Amino acid sequence: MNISAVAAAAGLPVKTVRYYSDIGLVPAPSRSDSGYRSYDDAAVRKLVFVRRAREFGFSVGECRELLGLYEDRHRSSADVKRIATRRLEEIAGKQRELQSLHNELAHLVEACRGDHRPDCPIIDGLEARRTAAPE
Amino acid sequence: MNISAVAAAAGLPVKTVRYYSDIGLVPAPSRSDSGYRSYDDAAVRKLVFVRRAREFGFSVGECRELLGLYEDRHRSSADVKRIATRRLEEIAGKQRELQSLHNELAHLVEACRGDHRPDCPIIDGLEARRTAAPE
DNA sequence: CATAATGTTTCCAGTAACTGGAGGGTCAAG
DNA sequence: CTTGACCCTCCAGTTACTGGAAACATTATG
Repeated sequence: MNISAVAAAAGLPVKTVRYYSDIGLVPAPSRSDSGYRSYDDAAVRKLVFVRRAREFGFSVGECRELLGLYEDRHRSSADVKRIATRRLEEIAGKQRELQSLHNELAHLVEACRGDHRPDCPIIDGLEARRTAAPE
Repeated sequence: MNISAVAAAAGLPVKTVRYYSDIGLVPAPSRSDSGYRSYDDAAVRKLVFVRRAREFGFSVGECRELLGLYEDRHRSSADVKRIATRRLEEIAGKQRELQSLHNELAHLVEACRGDHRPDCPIIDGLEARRTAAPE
């Protein structure tokens, strides 16, 4: 599987796949006789995982850790669970924030229904709900 | 309202607030006699919005556009609606992807319940569902 | 088989969006 | 009137790519 195929499969630019291999985020792929990188399906799965995690603000370092959960069979499962659980909480937080963002924008769309209003009431909406800190 | 107060209120580092003012993402704040930046509540609301949008991968340029939806009262409401609706679709997509990420990690946590298993079945899970491209 | 287009390589430079630090002015408390 | 926290500007460094040049490999076409 050449780099462009794996990039397409993972939904990443070729450059980025090469970069991830270079920095060792995914294992260095084997090389063809002529030096072409050759990836397997496992690499695709890892790259998809990384793409998603990156899209939600996990740093490359954090992605490395998360991938480590897959890789390191020697690590204690309790460790895995602890790390993954912490990340799950973060994701849940992100889901709530994303929902807020969605609501704000949806409110904007609702309120400005295509007719010509003098101003959009979204700012009031923001003010009312604030950041909605659930504490 | 000094910069550290507004930064705390918006959940952003002071440096970042200054940076956003510098690049004109939020309007340049008024200055005290001694040159201190002085922000108002509207700035806080905008910064909170930007923080959230940035956390979900909207670029600064896109944030600028989204904030423009608030600001530009002269823009036609149809325009506002068109742009916001497109963003809403993106957010919905992000929500689905975030859910996948959550499921993958949750699966990992479920499977490795703290006991000592030889390997984690998460990769199989990933293989089964693939990227679930809805097309 | 020649050649052109496309794909791949390395390397190096540039970008986006911060982030840290130096050097220095300001303000409020003691 | 000094001490410490806060603020300023400016500039350099970082993260995570991203674009481009020069050169080799593979594939499609005449």
